[in-house]
Amino acid sequence: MKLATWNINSLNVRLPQVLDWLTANPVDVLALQELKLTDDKFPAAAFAEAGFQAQWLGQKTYNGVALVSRAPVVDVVRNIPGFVDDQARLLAGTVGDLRVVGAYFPNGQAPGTDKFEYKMQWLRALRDWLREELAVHPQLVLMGDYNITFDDADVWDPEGMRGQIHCTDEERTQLQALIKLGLVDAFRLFPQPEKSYTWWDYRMLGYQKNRGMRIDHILVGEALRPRVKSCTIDRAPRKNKQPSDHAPVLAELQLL
DNA sequence: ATGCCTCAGCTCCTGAGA
Repeated sequence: MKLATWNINSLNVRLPQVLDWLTANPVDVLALQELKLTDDKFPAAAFAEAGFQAQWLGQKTYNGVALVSRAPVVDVVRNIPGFVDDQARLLAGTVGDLRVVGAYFPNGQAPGTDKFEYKMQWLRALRDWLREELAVHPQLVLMGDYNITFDDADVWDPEGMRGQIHCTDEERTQLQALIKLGLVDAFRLFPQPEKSYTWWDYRMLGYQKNRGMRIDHILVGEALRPRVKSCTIDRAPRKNKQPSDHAPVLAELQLL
């Protein structure tokens, strides 16, 4: 059972790359973020032709998430229940014996801004809902673009980024609050290359200089920890002509 | 330096991303 998450920064632009990537990487479930299209523009037929069905939550210009899956996704939840939100950021569904949550966490811009406050409120609402969700579905996977680094190892310039967005204590405390619910960072279950990142700034030759951050994560419920066989970042799509600024993250789970 | 890229949109500039 293979899972993946990828912020594709416009599905309109990146659909051919996503389809090519799925051919090269036959995953069972792919969570997508930043579709940047409305529901009526979602290319369901193209995915169907490739053998995938999908659930999606679109939005004009910004945000937008999808779960692309070989098997049907059922009991679908759109956005965080109980949290009034006009932004399309979360999609949950059951695939086989897994509860899969795909999410595009708010960026937050900078501490002290309204967007940062929204990020904190969203994170608290996510934690409260996940606590209940985990109680019902211990076999839960939360994957997506978190827009938060765990620690210095996730940042190319930890000193320069200290206290900056994606690296603040407030954000990291909220990320640890998710861990405390009984989730584990699948990537760190395994030895990994140093300076492993999932996002690089388009500007200043960020990718070429490997000036990046690890902000896309796959967290699994403790009940799933023994089943995680691998977790990797795939930098291959960066070789494409018009790459997303994010790389996909993959995890392989042992079938029961 | 608030830009350096990239994308969407009331599109030849602006807002947002991270």
